[in-house]
Amino acid sequence: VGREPAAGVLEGLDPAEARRILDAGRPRAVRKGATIFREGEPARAMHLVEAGRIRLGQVTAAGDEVVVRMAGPGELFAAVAALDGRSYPFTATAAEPTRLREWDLSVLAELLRACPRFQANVLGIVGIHAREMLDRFRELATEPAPQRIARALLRLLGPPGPSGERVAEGVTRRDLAAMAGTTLYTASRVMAAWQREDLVRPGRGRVVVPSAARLVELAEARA
Amino acid sequence: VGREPAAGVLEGLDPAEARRILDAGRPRAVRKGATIFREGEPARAMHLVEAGRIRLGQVTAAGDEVVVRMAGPGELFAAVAALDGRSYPFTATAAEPTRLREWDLSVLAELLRACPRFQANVLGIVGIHAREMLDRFRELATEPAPQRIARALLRLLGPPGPSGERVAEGVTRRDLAAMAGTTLYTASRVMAAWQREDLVRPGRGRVVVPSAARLVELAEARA
DNA sequence: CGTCTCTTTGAAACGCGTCAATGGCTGTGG
DNA sequence: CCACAGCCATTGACGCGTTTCAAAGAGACG
Repeated sequence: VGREPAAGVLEGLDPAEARRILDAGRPRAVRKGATIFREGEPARAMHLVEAGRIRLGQVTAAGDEVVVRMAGPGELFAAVAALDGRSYPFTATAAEPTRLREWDLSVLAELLRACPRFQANVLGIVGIHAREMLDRFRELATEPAPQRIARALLRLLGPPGPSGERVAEGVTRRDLAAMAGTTLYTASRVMAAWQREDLVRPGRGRVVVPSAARLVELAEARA
Repeated sequence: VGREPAAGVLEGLDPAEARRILDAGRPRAVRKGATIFREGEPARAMHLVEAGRIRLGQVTAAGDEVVVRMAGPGELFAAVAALDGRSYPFTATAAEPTRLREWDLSVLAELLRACPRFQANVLGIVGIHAREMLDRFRELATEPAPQRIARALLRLLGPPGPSGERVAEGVTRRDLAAMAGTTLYTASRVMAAWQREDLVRPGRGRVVVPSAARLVELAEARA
């Protein structure tokens, strides 16, 4: 199953209409660590990341954290909550300084109705996210921890730099663990082992991957 | 998070319109074990269970099975695939003789456009399913196997009978394991242990639960 | 320069998966 | 009608992957 480059919400719209839709949304800037909304709150809006990174997570009654997804530039979040008007299913916090654009429920409903292509785009993105959750569910149920950590890391990597290396910036061992459904300790050990094999160059709050290809092999091994 | 009684797709529609929508769908009967569609196939339709039970599952490259959801009477499946027109994200097979109603993509698009309430209902159901996957993801990442098996069992139980007992019919240990993300063996052992505590009365392909309350306690314990 | 977060590493315990073998129930066909 | 095949279930033994607990080091930030 190939990963698609998160098709933009404005894909295929003519520039004027795209402009109109963007302008209907409210811009918002948040500091690192700021909370956009909390799990259980009634949905107010659909949110788009313009720059920065948002961490979508749940906290269990026992205090364990689970990261549902990290949303980067161009990515939508809480689209389902906005579409069905119920409550937010996770808590959103800024992993770094972030610019957002937010469409309030009533405004959104109007835009979706007026612009079929926009509606199709939003539904397409909802579909991508639903499929991704299904994949991660299966991975969590069937794959060992190191493999899941490889997948989590791949999902967090930025674009390749000049030397072909890719970096996951602002990602702690705790973050990796919370995405992979394991513990901080296991994540640390796995990174240490990979470092010895020269698969990664881990640092404090960052991971440098010289060649993602070997990581992909690891993630997709069907041992 | 309370579980809602899977709001029907036709909820809130006046009878005439409900009739019209139903008639636009194609009825279909399948034998036990029959495959409705396979993971990866291009989506053809949105499907509704009228009677019977459909098993929505994925199979890993290594051959392990994961059950994404069991869809019972009144429940919709593959709604997301039908909305975004891409491929089915799981394989659907009949767990028992089943009657379905299916709306082809083009027909569905027309109905959704013509009837806002119907569209809202479908989106609401998509939302419920998305939230449920999120919940199960968190449970899988943080809870021990017996607790997940308790949750799986609760999700599979039928309505309470005259004596207040509830039964999961046509559910094997393998099914329970595939829903809980564990193995057939662990499921068997857990059932045996619960039987000793008189929590369940397991049988071949069925599980009788005298009092679901104690199971709920087990499922929600935050120890 | 102290505090806080992030990280590493060891040692021990344990849950659960894995393997193997056995027995029972069901439906089918000779 | 009985025997066989096939699926479902049970149970023990074993081992390994991971979590858990504890302690200490290192980089970042005010």
